[in-house]
Amino acid sequence: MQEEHQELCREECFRLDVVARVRGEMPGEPLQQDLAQLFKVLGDHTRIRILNALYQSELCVCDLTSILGMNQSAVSHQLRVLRDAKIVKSVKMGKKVLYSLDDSHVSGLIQLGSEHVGEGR
Amino acid sequence: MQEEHQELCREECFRLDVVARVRGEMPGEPLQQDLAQLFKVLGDHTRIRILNALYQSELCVCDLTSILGMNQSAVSHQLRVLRDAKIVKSVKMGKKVLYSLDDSHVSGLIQLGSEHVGEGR
DNA sequence: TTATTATGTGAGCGGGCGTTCATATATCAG
DNA sequence: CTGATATATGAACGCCCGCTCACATAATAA
Repeated sequence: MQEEHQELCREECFRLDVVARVRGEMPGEPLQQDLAQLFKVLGDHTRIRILNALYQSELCVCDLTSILGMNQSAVSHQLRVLRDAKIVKSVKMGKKVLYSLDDSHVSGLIQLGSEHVGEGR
Repeated sequence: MQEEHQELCREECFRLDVVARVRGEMPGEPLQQDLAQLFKVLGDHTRIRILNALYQSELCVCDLTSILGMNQSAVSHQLRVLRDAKIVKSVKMGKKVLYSLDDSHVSGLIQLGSEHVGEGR
């Protein structure tokens, strides 16, 4: 893409054929961008606590505010981020809005990630 | 914890018993901190590209520099972040250092995450 | 209607992080 | 030894983002 490739390997890297093959088999840029964005949204302490709470039960904003012990505005802001990323979904129930995990992939990611960090102890 | 709970639900939230149960069944703070940290490390475009490359094959820094088309210092910095987070591991081979995914959890997370973002299209 | 409760949102501040640049370390060749 | 190659790292700049504050919107009650 760019022309400043002086920094690149002096053409005698490890294995040029492997590099070419890997380049060809990499996912497309939009997918990688979306994947990074997904993990970025998951990569916040407050949002992880929200997801772990919703992992147990469907909850309204008020409940979450109480469980997390932080102000409601901050919770709403993070819920918006999670909703935009299709990680949680919401249903209106009168004055309340009930939140829950969007699909099984989300709980799967939390499960798998928890296993990984749980092993390092 | 704090005393400024004026912002909290006026004790007539959705279901106080549910809130109490969820509170009790939430993972401990250190685990949630580590989980958020894991996803935060995964949540960067450059690092996702590195992991997708290593998903295909064990590679040295030089190869990665070539595949990503960016300068070697940036790649090394990100590899350090990934190594510290136990997401990749490295082996010295003479002048080169070969990097690969640390364990099956990592590839599982990439797989599951890719499925999730792939569905939204 | 007005008052109260539940949630959403825009602005702005402050801290964290990814990149670049320069340099350091390490390994091999000669 | 000297020189070249491969990788690591510290400093600094700039940008992104999570929180707080203030206010807006929505829905129910009286």
